[in-house]
Amino acid sequence: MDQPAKSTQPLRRATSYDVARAAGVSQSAVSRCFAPGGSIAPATRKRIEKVAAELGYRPNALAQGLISGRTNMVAVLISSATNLYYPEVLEELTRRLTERDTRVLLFSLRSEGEVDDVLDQVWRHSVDGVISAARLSDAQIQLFEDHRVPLVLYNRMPAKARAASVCCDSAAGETELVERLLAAGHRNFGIIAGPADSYVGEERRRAALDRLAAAGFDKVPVVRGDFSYTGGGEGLRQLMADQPGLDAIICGNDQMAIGAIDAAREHFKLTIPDDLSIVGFDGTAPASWSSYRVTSIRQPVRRMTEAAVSMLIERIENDTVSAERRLFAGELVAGASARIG
Amino acid sequence: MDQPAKSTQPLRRATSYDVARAAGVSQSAVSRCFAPGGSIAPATRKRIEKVAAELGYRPNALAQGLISGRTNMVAVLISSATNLYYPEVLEELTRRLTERDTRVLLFSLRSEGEVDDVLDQVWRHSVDGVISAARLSDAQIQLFEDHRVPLVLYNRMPAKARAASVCCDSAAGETELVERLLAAGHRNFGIIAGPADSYVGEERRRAALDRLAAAGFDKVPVVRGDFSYTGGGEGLRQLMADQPGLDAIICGNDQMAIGAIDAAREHFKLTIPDDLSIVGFDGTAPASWSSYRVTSIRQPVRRMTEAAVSMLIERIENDTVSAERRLFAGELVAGASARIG
DNA sequence: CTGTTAGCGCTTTCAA
DNA sequence: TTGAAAGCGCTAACAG
Repeated sequence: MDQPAKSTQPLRRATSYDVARAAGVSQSAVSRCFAPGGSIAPATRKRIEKVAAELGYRPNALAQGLISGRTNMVAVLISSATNLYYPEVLEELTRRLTERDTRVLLFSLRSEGEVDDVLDQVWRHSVDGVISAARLSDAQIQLFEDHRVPLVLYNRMPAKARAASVCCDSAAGETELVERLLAAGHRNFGIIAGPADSYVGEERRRAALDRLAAAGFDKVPVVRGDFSYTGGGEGLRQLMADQPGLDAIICGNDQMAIGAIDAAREHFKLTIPDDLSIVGFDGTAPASWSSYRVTSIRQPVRRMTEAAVSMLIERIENDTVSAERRLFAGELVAGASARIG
Repeated sequence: MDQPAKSTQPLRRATSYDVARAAGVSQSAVSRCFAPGGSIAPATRKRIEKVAAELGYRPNALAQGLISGRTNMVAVLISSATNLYYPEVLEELTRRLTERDTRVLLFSLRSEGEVDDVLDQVWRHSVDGVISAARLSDAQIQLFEDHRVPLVLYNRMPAKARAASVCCDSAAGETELVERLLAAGHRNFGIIAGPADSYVGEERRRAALDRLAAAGFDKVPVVRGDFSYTGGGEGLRQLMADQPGLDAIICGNDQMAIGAIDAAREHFKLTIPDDLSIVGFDGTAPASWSSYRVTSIRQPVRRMTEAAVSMLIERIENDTVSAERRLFAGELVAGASARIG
């Protein structure tokens, strides 16, 4: 009563008991009223809903989760790097999950060392499932089975462990890029690969080298970058210093391709693609900007995120679904940063 | 290799009761052992910790939250647009919150209409606080007071309601840009503003127009874009069609500035900044790429996110802290997309 | 269809 | 320092 009559501000959130009392029914009736398939008489429901609205009642998600074992929360694990390159992925994932009445608990990892701490939090919060775009060790993947928490890997593959995953086919995409470069007559290749601890980075590097080796090129210089713009520029300078006369640069992602293009133009006064062809991977938005028009492979982000979410939901609803890998083909974006055949 | 009886895999997570039983103590002793300042004898603690480790026990966050009223979860609200432009902000926020032992419940809003649904979820999950980089109405902000949930607005300002907020000083930054353009002798300005429903967009537009009016320019053409690359290009084409002879374009953000630069070069064959000066705002990474080198105002993202997080934590720990607004000055990035004085 | 009754796993008095 | 006991707000049998 010492409240300056700001209206009946409840000091405490209304509970199902408050609603029950005010509606003259039992607490479990209120519970059923808000439950998906609760059997309740239309008249009773109406009365309860009216009172609930007046009291601003909402079921407490913590209590629901505690008793039912379902929290309607999913953890999304993203490594900082991924986060910066694919904001779109995170956006899509949260949107699709939200559509399915699921909340996102976000974990952004800076280093591999943080994974164990993050998993600790994941278990504690009893999430219904996890989508991981961060690298997990086999032992860590095993923990998910132990804890019986469904897991879907995004653009990651377990080394040995079995786990559901959705990936863009890096190998096929990279192979196609190399073939198109070969068809256009390129003969002096250089590779700016991603960091060694990146799954897709290694996949792409390996695929490029394999296809080049098959074409008789087995001394292709490789440098590594960190998937960043500056990494691409530095990579290019390193390659050009070691091996002048390169005519095609294969980059681990678009960001590095863009850095390489800028360095080629600015530092070496080259014309792209006449003097030098540069290709990337991912099909991110900046890659299509007219200053770059990067020749690349576009990941089907929409379909991939949709697949990841539905695979996860499926596993949450039916915990006996077997491990499955869904591989999506990327789409060649011709662009204008490379001569391709 | 099927696991040869990988040991007693608990069918159920270990609870504090399990630990208590195995350690020969009471359940409340276990609770105290894991509580920050729980009074417990060193020997007892040791024994409990040993057993807990063996059983893989971890306190259940739901139960903790339900009884203690603290969930150690904070909701972060981001509108899709913001999300795409500032992945860095989200990364910084989650990192800093994680450092303070707080989890992030992420909500990505596509439209204003979704806000009420999102807030509903926020209340249900009993988060300790909210950081919002999405626009909230006064009525919505009022709900936070009613629910007694601390709120910090990020680059947003309430119309009338009182609320804590951290912002980059758009007006000051934009004013500085305009002054530098004036000093360099520009006389024919055009503005590509952000969408009308963006707080920072309107702030910047208004500041630019005010400063230009003060300098005697009161017929400055304004078009609107959606903060996107294509929006910038379209905006430029529109402006040039209506008013040929412009010599300076003021864009609502870097992304549109980049789009405008590309359109100016590609479509109008202009040399930037000799034929036309273009300025942006934000200081995002792509703006510094050598193809663009956008003249802009860099937001001090690190300091702003740090401020947002500490303001929120402070309000969570002490619910009587008054509303405070922290305004950060942006830093001019000279770039090379505009002649400035 | 409705109410009664047990808990979910934990924190928090309160005595001992 | 320790344990007993009382809930936090809800779901889920089970009777009626």
